[in-house]
Amino acid sequence: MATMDVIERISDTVWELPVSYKEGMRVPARIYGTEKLIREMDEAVYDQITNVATLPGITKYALCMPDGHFGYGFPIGGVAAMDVNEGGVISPGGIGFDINCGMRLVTSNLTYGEVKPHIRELVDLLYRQVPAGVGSTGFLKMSKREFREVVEQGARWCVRNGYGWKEDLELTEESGCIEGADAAKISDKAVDRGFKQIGTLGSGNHYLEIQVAHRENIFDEELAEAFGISIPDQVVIMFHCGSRGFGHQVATDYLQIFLKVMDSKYGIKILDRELACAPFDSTEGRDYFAGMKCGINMSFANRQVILHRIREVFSKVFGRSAEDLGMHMVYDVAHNTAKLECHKVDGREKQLLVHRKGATRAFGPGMGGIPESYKTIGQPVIIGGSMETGSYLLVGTPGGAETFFSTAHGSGRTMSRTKARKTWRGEKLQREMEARGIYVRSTSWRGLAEEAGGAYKDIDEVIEASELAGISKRVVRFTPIGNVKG
DNA sequence: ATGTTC
Repeated sequence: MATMDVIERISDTVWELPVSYKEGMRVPARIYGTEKLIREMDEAVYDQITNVATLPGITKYALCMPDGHFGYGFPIGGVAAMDVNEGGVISPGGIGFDINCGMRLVTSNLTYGEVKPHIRELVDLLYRQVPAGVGSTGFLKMSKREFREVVEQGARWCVRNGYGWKEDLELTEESGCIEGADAAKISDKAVDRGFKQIGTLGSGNHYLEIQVAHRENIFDEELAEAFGISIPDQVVIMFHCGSRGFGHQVATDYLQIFLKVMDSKYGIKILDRELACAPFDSTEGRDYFAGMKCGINMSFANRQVILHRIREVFSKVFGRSAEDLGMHMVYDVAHNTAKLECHKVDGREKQLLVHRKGATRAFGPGMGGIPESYKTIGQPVIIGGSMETGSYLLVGTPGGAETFFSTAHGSGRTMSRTKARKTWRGEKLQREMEARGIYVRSTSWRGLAEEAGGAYKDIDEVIEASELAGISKRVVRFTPIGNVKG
């Protein structure tokens, strides 16, 4: 493979493609991963991440996390920080169509032994109460005008309306409401698609999972306890979803606008039209930033209402209140965003627009913007594996400075959905998983087959690469026992 | 990811 001949090994887990690799690169591209992950990575990822390295304002490196795979414009797993005072751009392809697709992790004080006899009942009821699948709608009835308030207020709106606890907000990135969301910057079409979608899971790789923290999978007892994982074989709930059709429409709207003005108005030439962008400091760029933040808030609200439903389901099945069941949030992380952050580059503080597309923010100890209770230990990082293997809770580290404090977000696909459909059958997979102790319900057999564990990279290898590279540190590995699949 | 090809 041609790229392997020119890629430079910086360390066991950091690999670099120099600016000489491709004409127009402003910075080198750095890919994180063990040698195995790097060798297995789709060649298209190298092409995409070096395209990203040509974008105006890109600072230090175009980065790809160990779970990187082919995506729209940017690879999924891509991180790019644009200097907004040096003509840096904002690009929807660097954020993803599913704006603020993310993960939420919730504890319980139940053990595996207590939950096991109820797992079918729990999953079946969750399947009913948290609608999944393409085009699904939620139980909340609101007007389009009210929905515009929701996308400006995020999870705060939910808690104020009885869908959650006050503490949930403190334990959500951006406290569940990113500042600067402006509903005047989103289209009626986006509102039409989104206003019935709060409290719904979606499809694809979105899921809601019941998991167990087995004693042997706790890597740091002190940190685990600080995050609320302290009972042997403790049961937790992890879920993954985003801004549904709403975020998709916001991204689509602005991609069209950017394609029109990018070259004609701003003279920006790009190698791939999927990298459509606009200067951050422009009318179009700022409008998208404010509209995209509505997508971020819609997603926080979505996960907040889903958490409310999960608490109701557990409460009904176990006949105790959610408070009594210890159903506290560990944290909520965003996977698909661009955020204005200050980072030190070559000894100087710079204001950067950090695009993270299929990458998790991983702030280290002492940094601003993380919950008070975690201030001295660092930000929790929630990484979902495939439904068959396992997931992780990690913590941000000082070494994250190398990646603008970003790390992996999941397993990362190795096989296309089409090929996965031909390799597995959903019905058979469900039976096999049940025999292995994972009860799964899905809205579609086809969708289930697409998400087979074998279609993904080895999550343990991805996590090991992230830890060896020093950009995050393992705390707990979780094993799935029940799953609602979108 | 997505009213899975406006």
